[in-house]
Amino acid sequence: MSLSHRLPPGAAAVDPYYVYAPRPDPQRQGVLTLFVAGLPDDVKPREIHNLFSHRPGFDHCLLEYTGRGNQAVAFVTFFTHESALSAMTSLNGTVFDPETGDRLHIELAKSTSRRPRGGGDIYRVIDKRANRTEGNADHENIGDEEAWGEDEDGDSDNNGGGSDEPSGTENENSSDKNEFPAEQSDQPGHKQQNGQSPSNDGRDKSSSDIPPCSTLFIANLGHACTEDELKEVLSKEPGFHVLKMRRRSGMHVAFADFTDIESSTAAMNSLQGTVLASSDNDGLHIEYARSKMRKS
DNA sequence: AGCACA
Repeated sequence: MSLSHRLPPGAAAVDPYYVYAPRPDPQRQGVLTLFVAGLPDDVKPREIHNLFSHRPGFDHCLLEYTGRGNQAVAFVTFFTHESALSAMTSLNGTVFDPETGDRLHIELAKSTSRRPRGGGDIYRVIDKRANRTEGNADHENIGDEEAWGEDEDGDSDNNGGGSDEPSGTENENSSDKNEFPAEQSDQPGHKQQNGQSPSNDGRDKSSSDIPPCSTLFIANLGHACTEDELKEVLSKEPGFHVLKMRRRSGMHVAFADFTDIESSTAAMNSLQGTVLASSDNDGLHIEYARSKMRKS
């Protein structure tokens, strides 16, 4: 059907990593926009449009070249929450560029994108790159951060201001293809440790080239991971003090502070790779933080 | 791979 589903020989046809838990994130219910990461830096707006526009319930999309990490993200908006979820579950994990094998990471966005005013431009683009080598830089400043309505307040009247919202096309088949996975164990006791004994007090260079630090950087958290869930696991580690979670380019990361480098090192060694109940991917990825957490 | 808080 779609060329985006064609996988190179030898690649797994179905990637279980991207089967999302059926339990919906209550904070994101009603959001009509998908957040799409894992795009190559030379992605074109047309490619995003081609991939999503024939999905049932598609409304509009926005491509942003972030100034960071040479990567692009997209915000794709649907007419209904259900059609957004349906597109997410069927396209998540798609190999976008067979040459690199990189897969799309799709999740619900923080909030619904604002509908483009006027509806003139088909392809909305924000380009924050310093060196714009691409030819489509002519779309540049079309509203900066406002373009997808990210409010720190998380107010519910984000899109309430748009009185010109056309609602005529709203009920084109939104739930004709509910292909959600049936069940998945999400009991809180489901986490699995990797069996390291805490007697490993010595410094370890398992954290690449970042110098040891009493604060740990924790990544690869599932989209549904909560601060409480992570805190419960960390609390069992000697010397644990404070946890702070943040969201960066759509992914959760966390910082955990310990009394000293010895305890942070031991905690990193024992928790590395831990699979939480909320994981939608491999286990935790833990490194020393680049700087120590500020003393409260 | 993604590293904030002041």
